[in-house]
Amino acid sequence: MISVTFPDGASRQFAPGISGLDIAKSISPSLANRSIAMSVDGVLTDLADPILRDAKIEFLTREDPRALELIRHDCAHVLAEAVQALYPGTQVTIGPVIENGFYYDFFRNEPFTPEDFAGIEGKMREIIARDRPFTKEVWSREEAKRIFRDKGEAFKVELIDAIPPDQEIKIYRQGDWFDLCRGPHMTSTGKVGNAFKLMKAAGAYWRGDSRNPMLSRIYGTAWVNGKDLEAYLKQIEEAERRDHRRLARDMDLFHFQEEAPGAVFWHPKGWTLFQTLIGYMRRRQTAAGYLEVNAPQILDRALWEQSGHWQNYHANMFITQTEDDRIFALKPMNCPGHVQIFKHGLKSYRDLPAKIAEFGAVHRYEPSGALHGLMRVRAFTQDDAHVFVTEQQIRAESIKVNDLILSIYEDFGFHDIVVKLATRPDRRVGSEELWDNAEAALASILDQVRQRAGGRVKTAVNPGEGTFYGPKLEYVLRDAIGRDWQCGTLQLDFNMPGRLGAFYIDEHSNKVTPVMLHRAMLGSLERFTGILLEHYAGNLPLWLSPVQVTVCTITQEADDYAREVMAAARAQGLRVVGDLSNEKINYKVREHSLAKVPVLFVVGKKEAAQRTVSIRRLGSPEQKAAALEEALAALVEEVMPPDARRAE
RNA sequence: GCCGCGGUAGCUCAGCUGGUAGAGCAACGCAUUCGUAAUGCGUGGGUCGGGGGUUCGAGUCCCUCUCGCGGCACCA
Repeated sequence: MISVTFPDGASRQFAPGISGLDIAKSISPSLANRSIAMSVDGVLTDLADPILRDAKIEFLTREDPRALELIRHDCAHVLAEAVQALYPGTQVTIGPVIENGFYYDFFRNEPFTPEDFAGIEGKMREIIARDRPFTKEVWSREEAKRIFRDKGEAFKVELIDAIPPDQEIKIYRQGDWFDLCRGPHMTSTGKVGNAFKLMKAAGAYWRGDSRNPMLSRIYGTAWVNGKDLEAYLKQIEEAERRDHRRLARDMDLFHFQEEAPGAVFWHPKGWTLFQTLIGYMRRRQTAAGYLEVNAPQILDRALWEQSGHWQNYHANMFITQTEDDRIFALKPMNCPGHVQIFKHGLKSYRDLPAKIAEFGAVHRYEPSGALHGLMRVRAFTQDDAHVFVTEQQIRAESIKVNDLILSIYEDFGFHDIVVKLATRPDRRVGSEELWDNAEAALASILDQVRQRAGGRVKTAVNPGEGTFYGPKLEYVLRDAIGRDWQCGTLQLDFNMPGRLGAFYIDEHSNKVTPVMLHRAMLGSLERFTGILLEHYAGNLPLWLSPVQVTVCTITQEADDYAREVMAAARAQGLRVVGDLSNEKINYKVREHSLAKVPVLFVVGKKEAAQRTVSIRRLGSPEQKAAALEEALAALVEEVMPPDARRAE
């Protein structure tokens, strides 16, 4: 007999090999009915699986949070069956669960389009209504390959070959249709329910490799009930409302046009925001001991060959050729330039750490399909810096960089941070020993980062994602609607200084190659601007708002006073504009609210007479009257950037 | 770069199976001087993304380039 323990701590004896379903039945028929799968010692399995030894068992109903994954997975299988029923000759490949849903990749000469969705969804509903049980079979490797080969499923045969020899080949049937799958599944197709929707069609490479054939992917979403589905669709709409490209139009911040793909045309308001960001970052890093520089935009090919960028990234660089046939490249990175500045003049160990910073404009010829608003551009500005250190200084300086980055994120309203250690990639320069040392050093720094943050910051490892010259820490922040953005980076580089001939003189008069820390805090300032806009849904904090106050008149009789108010506000350093147009106040309030102006001063005859303003804040219909001087004083206090506020 | 979809007035979009362009908002003009999310009337505005082809005739069909959108791949 085996002993089965239930969540309430009770345990009972059963014959070995009894199925979960039979155990559920022995407890109560309704439990057996409602259960769609079970957890055995914390692992989700089919309800029909036999229990062979002592175990902790928990039955899952459809409403269990853990069931959502099964609903989505089963829904993917239903999708695949529906597609093969409607489009014979289509091959199936894989169909995993992803965040908020699932997808299934098919191989078909003619890819699927959203127009196919209605038909497919209809067929899916039929399959779900049929409510056929999911049943598992274990096949021999040879038999499985033969059957899938006979069905013309070449991709499945490849998948079977990739399954490690010690693992079983599991097949799940749902009626006449079956698929290779590691499971688990719910008890029947009917459990999928009707809260699903096919979302989009897209191409995707077989096994994620661009050398492989392109498959046709269908994305779907599935939920426990219609209410959750509706909520999810609402959430997508909300994300669309926050789209920085849309906000840019509403707020008149920037635009793109065909002649400069992937490069921003900043409008006055957008540029104000951008410069406000730079101003803040400049103050923060100057206070932290960085020295700002500016290195050339265009540098000779030879330098890029020396740095290794030419070999590794030639295809992604903008190259120019001049009349005399010299070949130059627009800088894709700032580090070689900064190394030149470091090398200029003999450096002593007393000069280290040397912190060289630049708001460096870089150009990268990104693949056309990668471009995406401000989030992925070909010309951007990095808040870049290179800290030249001795080996002994690596740790302390890295921690300083870390603390600065985290403090800055806090100021921008990001509190949910993950720091990841990205280790050596396949394509790299430098010896294994250098990499061993560099990774070990960063791993230990990561450890300290976690300890210092006291649970406020999570850490993780990102294998193989380091740069070609060194491992890095990646700073990932989570925005207001739960999306993750990798912004900051701290790269430990034992290679580049040596390659570019940088050295310092140590205390024994020896030439020593320094170690270089590459660091960016916000990363691409263009991209960070986009992230900020979406994080705040355009409602930027006052200190960042390009227009902080708009003065709106009610009648022309208030024009003179409005001009006076504007002048007074401007004199106090506020970013103010006026709307003296011949429009009703309703119209003006609407216009400037849509343009996300945080503060409206409304002035009419009454205000002019009393020297007051009527204040309306973005997002609230409330009106507050205040004396002009008081209103301005309060705003001046409020628009102060976080660092200035701390310094007070 | 790859797969799919798209580009019509400043913006959002309509234009069926080919018969030489339309709405709302915006802009401009006039009237209105108004109290917190769209005042009324009027006027102007488009080589339908570029090029080529089919056709008596192309915004509409075909090819191609380009840009954008959704994914994939890439992201020093």
